[in-house]
Amino acid sequence: MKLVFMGTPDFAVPALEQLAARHEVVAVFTQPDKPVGRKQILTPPDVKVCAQKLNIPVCQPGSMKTDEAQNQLKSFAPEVIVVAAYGQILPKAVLDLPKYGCVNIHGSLLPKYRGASPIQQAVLNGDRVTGVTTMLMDVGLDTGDILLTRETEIGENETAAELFDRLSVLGGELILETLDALEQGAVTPRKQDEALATHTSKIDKSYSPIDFTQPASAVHNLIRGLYSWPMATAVIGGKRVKVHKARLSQGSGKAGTLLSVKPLVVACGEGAVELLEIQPEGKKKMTAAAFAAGHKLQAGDNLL
RNA sequence: CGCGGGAUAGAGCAGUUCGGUAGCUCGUCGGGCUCAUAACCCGAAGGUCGUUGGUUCAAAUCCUUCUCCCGCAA
Repeated sequence: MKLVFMGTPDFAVPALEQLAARHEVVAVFTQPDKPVGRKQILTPPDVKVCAQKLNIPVCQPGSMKTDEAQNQLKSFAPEVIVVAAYGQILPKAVLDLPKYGCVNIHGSLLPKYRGASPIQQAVLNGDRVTGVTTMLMDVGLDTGDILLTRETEIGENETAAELFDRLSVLGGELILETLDALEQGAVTPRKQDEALATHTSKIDKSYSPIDFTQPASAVHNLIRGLYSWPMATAVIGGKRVKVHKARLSQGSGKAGTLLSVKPLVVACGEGAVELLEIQPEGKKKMTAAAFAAGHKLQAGDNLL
């Protein structure tokens, strides 16, 4: 099919690659380059880099609401527009443009986890199963009719970043199936059950501080769900540290107490977690054992 | 010039204020103890103290040049 692809971060890249191999991707729309990092270097989105490698024309309008952007889109005459984590609300004029409409790839089993952070939320909530959904976009936020879904289990220690990678690949596979089915009229769009709908908002650093009075499972889910951004943080030995990796452990005690230093086990409101890899402010990531070797930590210290 | 932390043994850190023999915890290797061990005891190896130049009898430490790493902010 002749299509236009809209997407921005790495999550959308596998879908673009898959589509380019099987369909005619006439243009890629992505967000404008943004300054990033300490040096504020102007950096192109991952999707742009991929599109250029595939020799596909790239458009980076600041907004799809302008006539200019919409006329440009029209000139590509797409039969369908595939949208994956584009980062912009699409106006009705855009949604109505292609013959087959706009198909979105979403990182959850809709109607659960509509919105900005479906993948992280699934991990934060300790869900055992999630998936990807393709749907026909409408003017609402992830409220369009469902086309196809694919489920996957979430590993006990899987991080949001790992799940991201897996779902982006699944999404790439699912969008191919979806386009085939659309073309053959082999799929019937299903309305979402509003009663089951849940919404997720953007994740930010306010989620980061670990509350050790929570049950160990909640602490563990926070650490997994905020990896690799914005990361769960704690204060150990007077220093603020990011917690990269942890796992559930045995034992119990007053919340926030170090039950042991080797391994580094912290008591939670219920149960305990073992911290495996941490990163002090201004330092590189290190194993908990390495951190403990150079700091005077003692069992019984309290982190609260 | 956005703010800030950092570079010392394989890892993590102290030592820099006030210049004077290179230290700690862990790991590694050897030995011992033990039914046994990631436990314990004894011992050993391992560092041109990030780079350049300077001050000095003497620099990890003071002054100077540069490089690299990271946290925050965006």
